Parts: sequence; C-alpha cells; structure tokens
Amino acid sequence: MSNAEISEILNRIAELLEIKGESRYRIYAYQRAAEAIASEPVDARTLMEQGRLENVPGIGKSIAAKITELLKTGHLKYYEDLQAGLPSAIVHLMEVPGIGPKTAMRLYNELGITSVAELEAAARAGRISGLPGYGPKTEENILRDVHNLRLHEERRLLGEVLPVVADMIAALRSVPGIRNIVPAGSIRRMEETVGDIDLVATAGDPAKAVQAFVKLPQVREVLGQGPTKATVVLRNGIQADIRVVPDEAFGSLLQHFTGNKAHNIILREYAKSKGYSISEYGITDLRTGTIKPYADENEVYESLGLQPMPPEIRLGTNEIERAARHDIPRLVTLADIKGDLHVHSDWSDGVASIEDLARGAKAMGYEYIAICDHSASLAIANGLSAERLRKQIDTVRRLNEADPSFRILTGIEANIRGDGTVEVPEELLGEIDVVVASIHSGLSQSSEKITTRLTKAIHQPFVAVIGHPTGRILGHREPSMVDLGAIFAQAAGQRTAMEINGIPDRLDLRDVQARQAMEAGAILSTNSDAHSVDQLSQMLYAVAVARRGWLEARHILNTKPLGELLEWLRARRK
DNA sequence: GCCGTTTTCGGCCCGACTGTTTTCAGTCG
Repeated sequence: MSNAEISEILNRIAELLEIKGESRYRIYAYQRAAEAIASEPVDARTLMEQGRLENVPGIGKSIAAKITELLKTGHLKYYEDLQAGLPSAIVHLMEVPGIGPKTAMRLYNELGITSVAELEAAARAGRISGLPGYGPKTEENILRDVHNLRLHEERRLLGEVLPVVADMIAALRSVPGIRNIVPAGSIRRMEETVGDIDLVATAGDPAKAVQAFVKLPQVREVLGQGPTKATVVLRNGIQADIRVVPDEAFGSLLQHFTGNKAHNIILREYAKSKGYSISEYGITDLRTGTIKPYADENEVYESLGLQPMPPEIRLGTNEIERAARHDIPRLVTLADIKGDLHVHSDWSDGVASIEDLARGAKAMGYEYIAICDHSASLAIANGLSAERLRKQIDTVRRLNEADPSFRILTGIEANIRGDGTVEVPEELLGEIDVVVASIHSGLSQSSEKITTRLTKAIHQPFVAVIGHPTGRILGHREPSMVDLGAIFAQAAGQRTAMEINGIPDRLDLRDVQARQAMEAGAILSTNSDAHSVDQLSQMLYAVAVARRGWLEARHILNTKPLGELLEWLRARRK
C-alpha cells in the first residue's frame, strides 16, 4: 500500500469524522497526518519496519497504529466501522461546493437524498426550499454548483495555468486604482498542479478593484463577491479568487495567501505563543490590541524573529523551525543555471535545429547545452543510429568551431534496456560528452526489477545523468516502484546525477524526492527536456522543483561553469 | 488525535461571504 493510498484513507476518515460532528481538532489531526504521509519520501512500510512512523511530524501513537494495521492486514477496522455507521451518500453530497457535513446530513435525513443526481432533481422540484432555513437562493446555488462540479476538471498543471495568470494580471494592471497585483497561493509556491488561481492586490478602494476583477472578459460566472474579495469561474473552467487590501497591508496580505494551510497554521500558532496574532491585515499585539500592517512581506517574518523564506518552501514541514534558527539556505535560482543537459533536436523527436536550440540557450544566458537525442531503439521517437549519431557529432563540432563563445555538448538520451544495460554505440563513447540514461519501457515492473535496472545504469561509468528517474506522467502514469532510497545511495557513491525533469507533466524527480536525493549526498541536474526552442523555458519548472526540495546551487550539476562541468564529466569516467 | 526549552494536560489560526436570519451558523480558503 503506497503512501498516497494511506493518505487517501486518512482523508476519508477525516471526512467521516466531520460528518459525525467530531471535534474539529481530531479531524484536523487526521488531515495533517494524511498530508504528512503523502509528502513523506520514505515508503510507509519501511518506516513501519524501522519503527519510525511516529517520528513523522503529525503522526502519533494512534495514527501510527492504524497505518501499521493497514500495512499488515490491508484493512482498518476503525475505518470500516466508521463507514458502516454512516451512509456513503453524505460523502458524495459533500463533493458539491458549498455543501458541507451539516447540509449533507440534513438533505439525507430530511429529504432522503442519496446522490448528486437526486440532489439536482430535488432542487429543480423546489423540495429544498421547503425546508426551514433554506430558501430559493440556496436551491439556485445548488443547481449552479452541481453544474460547475460536472464541468470541474482535475487540478491543472502549473505549466498550463501560468500563461493564463499572466494574461489576467496584464489586464488588471491597466485598471486605474489597482496596485501590486500578483499571484499568490499554489501558483506562487510553484506547486506542480494548481486547483484555483489566487490573486492578491492592493487598492485605495478595494471594492472598486474587486468590481473590475469580476468584469474581466475572461470571467464566465461570479460565484461570490464582497467588498474585499471575489470568487469567479473563468471561461476555461478554472476558478479564480482575488483579495484586495489597502497598500500598507500588502506584505501581510501576500504572506497570508502564499503559504499553504499548514504553514499558516504553524506560523500563527508560533506567533500566538509569542503574544501576537497574524492576519491578512497585519500583526496584532495581544497585550495592547494594536494592529500593525506590513507593506513588506519579509518584515512579517522578521518582526517575529524569523528569517524570511521563499514561497516554494512554505509548506508546513519544518521551515518555521529552521527560520527560527536562521537556518534557511539560499536556494538555487534560475540565474544560477549555466546550461541545460537534456535537450532534443529535430534529429530525433524535437522540432528545432541544433543551431536554433543553441541560439535560444545562449539568449537565456547559458554557457552550454547538451543535445541528447534518443538512442536507436526508441524508433517511435526517430532514435539515432550509430551512423546518424556520428554525423550529429560532426555537425556539433562544426557549430562549436563557428561560435567559440558558446558550447554545444554532444550527448544522447540512452535507453536503459530490460537487463539494465544502456544503449550507447560503444565506438562513439569517447566522443559523447553527456550520456543521459532513461527508462522508457517496463515501468510497471516489480520494485526489485526496476531498482536493479536503474542501479546497473548508475554503475555504468559513462552514464552521467539518470533521466526522469520514476517515469511518472502527472494525471496519466504512476511513478514506477523504484526504491529511490537505494538508488540515491548508489548515485551518491557513483557520482551519477539524478535528473529533475522540467516537462510540466513530468517534474521527475519531484520536490520531496529531490530533497531526499540531496540529503543522501547525490548530485542533481535540472533539465528542460526541451523538444523546441520555447520549451527551453521549462527549466523554470525544474528549478522550482529543486527549490521546493531545498536545493542550493552547489547541489545542482548544471550550475557549474563550463570548465568545471567538463572536468566533472572527465573525472567521473576514469 | 497531536504535541510540549513556559505545558504529559489543555490547548490546538484567522477572517470573509452567504443565506436566512434578527444575531448567526455553515462553508470556504
């Protein structure tokens, strides 16, 4: 049973407890534990075997015992009893936005509604407004929300949402009276997927700014609107929120809407223990009752004696603790990146010429780029035979002679075969600068098999980078069962880099895995895996993953200047 | 249910909007 599956069950338990009307603190404990196990890189079974389940913050004696029962028996009596005692219909009804446990319970008990379809029928028939406490407006909203639920798609990829956000912000910038309009929430944290778009802004007249927002041409429907905030659905189906405060509280507002829920709770608890209360309007001194707004976000943290920290790590893990010790490292930035070690040209399945890719990379300020087209057996991607690779190497050599100010490295994305050998034309080995080795088939193999394959590849002396190590595709393919703990230890020993692949639906390794690799002593490589010139910008996403994994420039191979990189490649081959 | 250089018991973040209410509960982020 995977950590994700355990997390799912803990969340279900939280839902059921909510319906039961249990203490909200107990509910929150289950939600927190669900989040903790989901973002824990080490397999729960391993933790259990080592007796370390309770070491995970948010997991105590009781939940650790439940996880153990799940792992050992595949069942959890506590969960099954909860389910048996409550109609499953309630959980279904709560999927409709605006319907919480109380409303769902009443609809079930008083009208016998057991599904979303029955809910819709009841609303249409006017049966809901017949209940005390509900009016026609409630019915109208239920019909609207059921409709939106059907349209509602899964969380969107960050790479899909960022361009939309850029357009909205550009439009709002031109509205008189709106200042400091920026994205917050999961977008500012650069999460791999985004549930809704959060925007924050300041204005002398917040209500007018909110009004301008809901009148944007991108807006299909207004779900809610007050003097300082609004929620809308965009024409593309994405939900967007805006929150507006006066200028002097911009820092407080930004702080409030950037961290995830866990981060904010931990921060506010920390503040409270020191006699302060934090909100989007400022920090209140609980002794005097006076509130001080902050225009600068960093000052919110500094005023509490905390080191300010980048948005990407405000996740409620241990960042507050580290900030209190002034132990937040300087995370890698895009400006630290000196080159891209995984790029495809039109020689295989890319669409750009090597020249254009090099020009694009040079324009980004890079010193080098490695052309890593697919190896021969990946025929579907027009993989390179030894003969074509030889030609490509000659081409690269000529281009390098023509422009000594930039270096095109020869490379290949070599397929890792079923037996763990790596597909590289041996006669050309001495001429290939960068070998990225990746698995493209057999991703659903057993943990032992796939771990053995990758371990063998890591030990090949000419393999510099392991490409997209888990093979996952967000929304389409689960990561392989590879034992990353074992892999990272091998990679550290062999000095083989682990890739953070920047394709928006790969992001492989992901944040917690990258952090685990770094802590194991492995070096990482942030790569765009671009198949066009535009896609070189996917480096942004790879760097974001690295930042979310607390990586510094020194942990990343391609922050090395060209000379150092060449020396690193040479040294590890002998 | 979790957690602790103030605590092993008694706490556990903060505020906005909605609909239907005469003062607030429910829901959400």
